[in-house]
Amino acid sequence: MPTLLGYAIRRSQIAIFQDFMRSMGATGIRPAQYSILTVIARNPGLKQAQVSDSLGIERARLVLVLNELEERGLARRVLSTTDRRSHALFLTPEGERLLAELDHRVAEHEARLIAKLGQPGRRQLLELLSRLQDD
Amino acid sequence: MPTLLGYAIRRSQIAIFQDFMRSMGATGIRPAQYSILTVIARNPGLKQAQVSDSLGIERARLVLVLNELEERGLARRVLSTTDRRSHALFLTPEGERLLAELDHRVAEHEARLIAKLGQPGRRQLLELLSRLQDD
DNA sequence: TATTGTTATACTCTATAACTATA
DNA sequence: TATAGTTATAGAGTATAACAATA
Repeated sequence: MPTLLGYAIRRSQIAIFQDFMRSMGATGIRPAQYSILTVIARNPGLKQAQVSDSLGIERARLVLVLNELEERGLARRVLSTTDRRSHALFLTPEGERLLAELDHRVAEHEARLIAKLGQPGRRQLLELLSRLQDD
Repeated sequence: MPTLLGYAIRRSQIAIFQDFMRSMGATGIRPAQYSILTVIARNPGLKQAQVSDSLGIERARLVLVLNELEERGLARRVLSTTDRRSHALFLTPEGERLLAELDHRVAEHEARLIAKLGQPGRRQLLELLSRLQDD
């Protein structure tokens, strides 16, 4: 294949995804689940629509992932008192505990990637990727 | 979200994919289909297993995509004379014609990305991405 | 025995549309 | 009317397993 940027990025993403899943081990937590847990932990009480917007996940899709997270006892929906259409989202104590462990696993995963790039390479890569998303 | 490499790459890939699909316009050709057409055009007579390997597409998945490409009259399977288990793959004249148009559209797509990075930035990005796939 | 292509199944993710209950 | 969450559906991609034909 020619050196198309889209192709190179897709192949890299597959490699990173596979390392991520190995890092998560028996937890079986996928990238989308991890990002949702992280956003809720940093912004307790967030509404589903806000999580959808900030992560670029369709709100219909978010419903299903939140169902899984609730069934696993990691997050919970609380009816908002101010706007009864919406749900405020929180982690359970078990969710907080698991997220701390996931953060540790993700840090190791990220360290493996940084070992391949070097710290300057990592910064450069993030800078170049951010340019692709401009305008 | 923190500046995780996997997250940044995923977001960039989504942006690139959307520009790619806009570039393909009414042809509706997806990245996987384009990559398959390209590989066949450059290596006429290739077997399905070789296409699977070189593009990292599951052979069961390739069967379905090739069915689509054959139904659209873009590619054809020819029974191999040397190994009757396998199919030799070729583009039809219509496939060759469409691919030439797709190459033009993809070149414009790529030029838009390069405009955001600069040529040195593009080379740097490809180099950094290739490091992520090592070992 | 192993490989090529095929069929089938299950799951994840994206994209839409339509519905309900609230505002 | 518009918005928040939900349900449902269809398509794309990934991952497996099993099968027939052939090597």
